[in-house]
Amino acid sequence: MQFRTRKVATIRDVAQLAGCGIASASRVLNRSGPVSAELRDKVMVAARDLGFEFSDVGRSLRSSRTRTVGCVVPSISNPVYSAAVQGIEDVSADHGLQLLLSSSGYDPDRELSAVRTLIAKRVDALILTVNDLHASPALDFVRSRDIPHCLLFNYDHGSPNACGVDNRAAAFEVGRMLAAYGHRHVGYIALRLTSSDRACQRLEGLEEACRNFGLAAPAILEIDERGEDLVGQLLAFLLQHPQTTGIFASNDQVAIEIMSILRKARVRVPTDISIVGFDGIDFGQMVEPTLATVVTNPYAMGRAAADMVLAQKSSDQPGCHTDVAGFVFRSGGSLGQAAAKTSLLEKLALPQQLSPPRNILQSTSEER
Amino acid sequence: MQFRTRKVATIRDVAQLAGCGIASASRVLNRSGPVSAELRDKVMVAARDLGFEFSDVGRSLRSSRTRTVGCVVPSISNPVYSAAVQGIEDVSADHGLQLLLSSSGYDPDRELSAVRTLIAKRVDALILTVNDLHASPALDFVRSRDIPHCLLFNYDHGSPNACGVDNRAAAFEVGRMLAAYGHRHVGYIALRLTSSDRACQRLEGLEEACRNFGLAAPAILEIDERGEDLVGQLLAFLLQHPQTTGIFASNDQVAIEIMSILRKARVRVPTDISIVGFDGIDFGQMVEPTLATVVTNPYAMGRAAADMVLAQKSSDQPGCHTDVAGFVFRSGGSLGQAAAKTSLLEKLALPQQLSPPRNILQSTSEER
DNA sequence: TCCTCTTATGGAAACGTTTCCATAACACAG
DNA sequence: CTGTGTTATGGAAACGTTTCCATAAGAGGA
Repeated sequence: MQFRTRKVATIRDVAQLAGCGIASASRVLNRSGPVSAELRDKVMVAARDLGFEFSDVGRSLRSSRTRTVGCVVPSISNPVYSAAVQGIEDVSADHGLQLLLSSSGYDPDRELSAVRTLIAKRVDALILTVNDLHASPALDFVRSRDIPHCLLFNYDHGSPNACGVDNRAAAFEVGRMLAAYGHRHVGYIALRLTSSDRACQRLEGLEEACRNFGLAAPAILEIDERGEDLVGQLLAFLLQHPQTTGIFASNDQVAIEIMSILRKARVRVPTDISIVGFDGIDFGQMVEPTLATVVTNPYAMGRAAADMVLAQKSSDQPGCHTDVAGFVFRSGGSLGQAAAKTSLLEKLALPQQLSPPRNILQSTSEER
Repeated sequence: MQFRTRKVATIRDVAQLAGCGIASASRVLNRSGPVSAELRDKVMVAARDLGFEFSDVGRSLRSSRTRTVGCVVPSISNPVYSAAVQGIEDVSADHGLQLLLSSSGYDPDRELSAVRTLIAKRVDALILTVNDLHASPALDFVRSRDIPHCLLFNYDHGSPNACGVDNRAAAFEVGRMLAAYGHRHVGYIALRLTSSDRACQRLEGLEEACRNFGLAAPAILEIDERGEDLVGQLLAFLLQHPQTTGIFASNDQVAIEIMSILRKARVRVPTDISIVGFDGIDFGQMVEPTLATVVTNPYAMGRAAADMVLAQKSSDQPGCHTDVAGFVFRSGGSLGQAAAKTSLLEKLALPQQLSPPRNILQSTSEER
């Protein structure tokens, strides 16, 4: 047995079997236009017997609409993006649209090629998260054609067609809270700091808060995407900046992993050091201590982005709107008063025997 | 300004601008067949000037291949499925295929309608996770047409074209380990026990282990998809089955949430009660105590499923193969010796003041 | 009886490709 | 000079729809 040995039935086959013209068959199957009762029956029977199913590719060619929305995100397995994709899919499905999904792996080249492919597939709308809003060939390409589109997670003041949180404002809030708890020396630990505009904006917000509230400029640790030897990097960083009493992690996964490492190193959170995350994933509420973080709602952002492109599509007008998503700072057990005199140094100076941890950041990369 | 005010250029436009026939333009742009150097240049210039991009819908119509693979999963935001989707996408992208993704929300009707739509879109292959392998209209529909396809996560002995772990065997192993640690009365806590074949199979495996190793039949708690009042349900369950010393949760998220609730109820894990999860998500390693669980590799399973359908596609033969994915039981701090005499009862009988927890299981459902 | 109006039906064009085939130009061997 | 290739090119069909238009049949009014 081979595939496609029996060609799939077309409307022409149905018409032939029913002994009528194609136009009539189409009218019956689409319930458009008048048909006699007997012809209707014959066509229905023929369609059933042949297992006829319309070909959307024929329809799309004719109608020049594919009923498809394209989406490019850096990673599907990252829970923040997958929640957003779920939001996009839910809204799309409600409107009878299918989701054509690509992941770019945080690579601008793959971003561009994904966008080209999606445009070649003639998606009706496009939602994308680019690495850097201000330097994205993919985004330029999209903008050069008049397709309903919307950025997701990429937000910048005054930038149109976007849907995301104000990372600077949110990170500023984090800095403000750290300051309120008496922290004077804070650190910022980020993944992909150089390439991701989100990680950058969060740093900028934190830095501004530090200036505003009289904190020292934050010490910065950019960790490896592969997550290799995060333990070593983290301990070295802390030894190098022993006055640090608070750490802002660029997202909750990093924050939780840091807490896990610190626990094994017998560093107490928040007594010895405070941790604040970003995103507000549910696991943050289930660890001990609970994670202080900025709570965002990626699912809602995905929905909003989908709503936005659908509005553009139906109004035939390129949206110039930016939907800035809300956020809430959620306090938690991981944020406490700054230690008057940090005892980190002594603790860390002791010889540690840490088992090499299985790193959450490897989860995607190690397997591909 | 309106969309589509300037129609997108077709190869006919390119040919016209270059002053040649369509066939020649096609030859140039596809590097197929012979063309003179000068004509090549003219065509290339015309294509660039017009911003020409091939339409895959025209191509698909002509070639009757869409270079697209369809995928239906219960939920995109569930980390297990999103990891698998990432695997599928990675493999597909390597082969120049795009991913058309739908989520069914664990609803057999939506499963079916998603599959119909994907088939109407003429996907070249189909990968799907159905709610119940043995009662799935969607699966029947797929099987009635000769399309390369593969089940993902749905596994049953002797069932063809599938890719998943042997849930019964894995759950049996969990039961074996619980028995080895001296547990005699265990509980099974599951989400969607009645509808999901995975949750059922895991129960069956556990039950068989209980029979085999002389344990009492497991007490069962099916928790609500909405996760409402999990605290109350859990505590009532434990009060009702006070001899229970070990709990097998149908997945790690449930397990971790249970651990979090127990911690707040001052029940010690594993001293008072042991917990075992399923899936092996990374967060299990970051909580305290670490979660004992069955480690699976959904990313690899996604890749395997994609490989399987691609093999069918290229060999033009419907695969009759089942790729049973491996699993590893990973011990962890949450699994310990059964308490000789459980002190659960006294603890739970005390009036508890638990803050109503934010439930991880709500994460998807509350927002849609 | 003839004309008009409605209802039912089918032919054919168009959507954007690819590819088969025919043609034209030209070189070269006989 | 004719016949035989080779190379470059374009016309046109086909893929599966939808829809415009024409036609045919019948009903009803003059």
